[in-house]
Amino acid sequence: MTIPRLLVIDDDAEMRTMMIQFLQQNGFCALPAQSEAGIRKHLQTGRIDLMLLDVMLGDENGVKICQRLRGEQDVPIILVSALSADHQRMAGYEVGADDYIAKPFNPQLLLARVRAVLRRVRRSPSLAYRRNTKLFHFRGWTYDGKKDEVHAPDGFQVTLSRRETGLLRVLLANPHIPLTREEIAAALDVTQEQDATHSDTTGRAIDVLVGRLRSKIERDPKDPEMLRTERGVGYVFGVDVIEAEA
Amino acid sequence: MTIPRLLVIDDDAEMRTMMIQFLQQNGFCALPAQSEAGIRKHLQTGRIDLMLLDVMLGDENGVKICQRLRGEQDVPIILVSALSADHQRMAGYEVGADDYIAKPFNPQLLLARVRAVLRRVRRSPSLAYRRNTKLFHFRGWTYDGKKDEVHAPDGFQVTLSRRETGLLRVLLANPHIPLTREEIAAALDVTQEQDATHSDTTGRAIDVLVGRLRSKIERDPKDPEMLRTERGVGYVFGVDVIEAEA
DNA sequence: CGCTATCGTAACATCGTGTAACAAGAGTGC
DNA sequence: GCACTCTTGTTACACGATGTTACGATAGCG
Repeated sequence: MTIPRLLVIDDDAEMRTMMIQFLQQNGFCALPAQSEAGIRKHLQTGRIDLMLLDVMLGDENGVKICQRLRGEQDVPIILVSALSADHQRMAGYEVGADDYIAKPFNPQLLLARVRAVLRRVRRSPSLAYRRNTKLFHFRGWTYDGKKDEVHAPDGFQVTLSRRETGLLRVLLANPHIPLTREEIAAALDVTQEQDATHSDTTGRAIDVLVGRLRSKIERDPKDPEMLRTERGVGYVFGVDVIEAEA
Repeated sequence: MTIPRLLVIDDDAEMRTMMIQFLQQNGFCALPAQSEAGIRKHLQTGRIDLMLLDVMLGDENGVKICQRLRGEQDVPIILVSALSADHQRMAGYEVGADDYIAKPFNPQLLLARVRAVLRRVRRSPSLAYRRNTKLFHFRGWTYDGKKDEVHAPDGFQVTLSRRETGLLRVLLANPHIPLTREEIAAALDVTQEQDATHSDTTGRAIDVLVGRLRSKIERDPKDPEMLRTERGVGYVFGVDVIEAEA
């Protein structure tokens, strides 16, 4: 494999530089970032194999950033933080972090844990390096992220609405992983900023949305092959996704 | 979704039992093992999604075991150990462990880290994780684990509900072994959350469920051949089961 | 033979999901 | 402004899956 490209996000310049130098000395390509905007820029423009994300970033919050990214991407994330209490660690794991390292840390141990995560990631060849790719194939279907169009196996073509596109994106980012309605809603609301009205007593919006997407991409919406229901839990995209360059 | 199957290896029986109970209460299938031989048996005979491997195992050594297994298999391994020095942790990561947790640990944190590793692993379609498409044969009957369909000897075919499927799976896993209602309920409730007050006198859910399954798979539900009642005990699946990969 | 614990199951209650129908914007062309 | 279309959330109803209850049947036992 090529040299792993790591993104180091920390608002403390000294810390950032130290980590980057150390990682580079140990054979990695390490790049700096300071904000969510910077992260997104890197994710869009270049391959990132793993992120080392500080939790306390001035007015931003690493945990929140991690949560938002998880809804869209599958990039491995190791949270780094001076907050080492159990509930703080658990919050990190809950939003999808792959590991959580407390500051101050032994550099050698950081290295070992980075390698452990990369080792695991490298074994999922089709999904490891998802980034700004535009084309997905699954079961003869093709999704063109640029035009938001889905092409059916027989050449028929459907157009998805914005919300349907968002749902499909979330699903593509999490194949085989059951997602609750709350998780789906949270991932979709990333684009629309904060909106804490997640009280889900009457909220059937996700169900309806799923139904609409099914009616467009499933051969038989009554007996869905791809977008399946996990009763009492939520929905799963139970199909292997193969990704290609646009 | 398939329930993750964890293997807990610890030579301290009390610790082992505690971990297994806790994991089971949190929706996992947890199985015990004590030695490398026991581990290999489990890996050969059944699917194991993750191993929690104690480092100090009497005269055996978890790190060594991890190293040997890594050379052969890709099963995710979390090392658990009272040895928490940095060099000991690093030794664990170096032999291919996915994580290293120091004893004593916060059970909730263990849970979070188990989930983090499984999350990462589950995105790899190549792993043994989804080898749940088994075929079973018994007395001319066939059970297709993928479609949840049961084919009768005469070619007739029935579809099982989720709960019925779960019951059949439990039975197929324990042929000729009488199971109490509590055992069946526990095996089925792994997906649901806690609420261990299921052993009520009024709880006839299992009986009804058995009846419904009988009405679907028994030729004469009034005189069941396969799913028999063990009066005062529970139910037995009194038929030889042949298992095959799909 | 009767007693009692246990089991089978029909009938009902409850819950989660699918979806049609409606309503409320948002955008567009005139 | 107005009419039209497209999108999206809400509501209501239907339906299937599953748990609960009640009552009759039955096995085991004295």
